[in-house]
Amino acid sequence: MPVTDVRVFIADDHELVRFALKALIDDEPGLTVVGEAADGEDTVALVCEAQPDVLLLDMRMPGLGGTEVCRRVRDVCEGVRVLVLTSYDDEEELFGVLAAGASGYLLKDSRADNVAQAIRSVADGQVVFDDAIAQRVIAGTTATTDRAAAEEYKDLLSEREMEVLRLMAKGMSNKEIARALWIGETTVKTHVSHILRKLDQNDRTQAVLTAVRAGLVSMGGE
Amino acid sequence: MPVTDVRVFIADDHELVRFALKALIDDEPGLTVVGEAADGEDTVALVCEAQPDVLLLDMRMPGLGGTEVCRRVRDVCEGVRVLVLTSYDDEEELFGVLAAGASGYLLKDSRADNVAQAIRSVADGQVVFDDAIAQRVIAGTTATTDRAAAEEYKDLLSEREMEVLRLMAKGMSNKEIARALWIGETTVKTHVSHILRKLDQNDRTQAVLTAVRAGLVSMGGE
DNA sequence: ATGCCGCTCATCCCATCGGGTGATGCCGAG
DNA sequence: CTCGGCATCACCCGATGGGATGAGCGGCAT
Repeated sequence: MPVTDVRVFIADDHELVRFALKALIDDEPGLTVVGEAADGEDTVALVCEAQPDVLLLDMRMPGLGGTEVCRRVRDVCEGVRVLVLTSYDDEEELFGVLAAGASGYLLKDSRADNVAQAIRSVADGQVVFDDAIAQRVIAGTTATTDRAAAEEYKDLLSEREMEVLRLMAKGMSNKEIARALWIGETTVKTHVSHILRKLDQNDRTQAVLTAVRAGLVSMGGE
Repeated sequence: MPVTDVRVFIADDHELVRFALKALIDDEPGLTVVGEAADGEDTVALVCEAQPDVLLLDMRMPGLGGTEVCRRVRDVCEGVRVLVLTSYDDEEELFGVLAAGASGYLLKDSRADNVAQAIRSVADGQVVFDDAIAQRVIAGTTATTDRAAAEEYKDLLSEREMEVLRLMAKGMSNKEIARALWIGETTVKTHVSHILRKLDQNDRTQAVLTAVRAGLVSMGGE
């Protein structure tokens, strides 16, 4: 049990949300609201003075974006841990803000006591995700791949087509693929055409992207 | 606040650790220990009867490995959430057990109240990591992406070029991008040319792939 | 053996792509 | 003020990509 209350700073552009959170948190034993802000600049400016343990941060606010606010806050006040509270989940933003140093990512439709719980965990030096979010993070670590789609496409493409697709995913041109496989460029074009039809895509860029997403091939690093 | 206590099952091969955890948890308001086991087989066998909300699982136990225990428990008892408590952190094991359905991963050198906190969070449907662990998980999510490269490229591309790049990553043609951004196709071509030069790539496919790898953009799913 | 399918290739055609050159207007740094 | 970066566009050009058609060859199945 912490000796002193956990100091919480609220950043949200909606008056109503701030009010609700304030009530919720101040009601909670061991938690105290020590400040609030309604936009990104204010948040960055005020957080340092308030010296909270946890910054409860809305992603969408006028001025700076949530990710940028997170980054700046982490830059200027080492000790502050950022718990993102957002209303919808944008995958890109999720990873962005995590990389920017956030310690948690909750959806606003979380039950109220979840929020209090999460604040405590974050203050304790842990990292908390909403369950739905966590699935994505873990899925992301395990693979960017979509197993279902992979199964679906797996039998669709012939062996040779898969070979060609793999080389396409390395960014090779038809001519290069032809040389690599010791076949004519025309043949490669035929294969590519079939791949495009089978994957229902209009050009090689789209085809490679969907193939990578489906886990058919991996992105060709050097 | 849960109406009934959170039911906790302890799985650890060290008598002393079980004793300490039991004391710690039973002391904690809202948490109750409903069973314990000292090896993997016992854990799998006993957990279902005990019907805990949270299984506190040591990774290293005689018999089954922690990952396997986690997988089996998740297979047979849907409702049980697994909180891994381990003494050393092995990266591979971490991802393995997460993929096996664990809801959290703490190091044993966590402060005592951290554990209680984490149990509550996990019971609340959240996912909790120790801070040190979380760094790795986040690094893992960015595994597809290369932070260093991202930093390197970040300032290289102008705002407009980034917009174009994002649309390229959705598989759009120059013409489509032009319409989307309300600019001429020629302009798009100019931007694309600059992007190719700056990323040192020969065609849009390669450019998109390296951009995705670098984490500059995400793969454009529907 | 007849047909289907995968792999191979050729030829023709046109849209798209990417490069190059040059031009305009804007804006901020030196 | 000038220089350079950015965003916008036009024109020309060669290379590439993708579609369509047709065709020969080798398996494999009914």
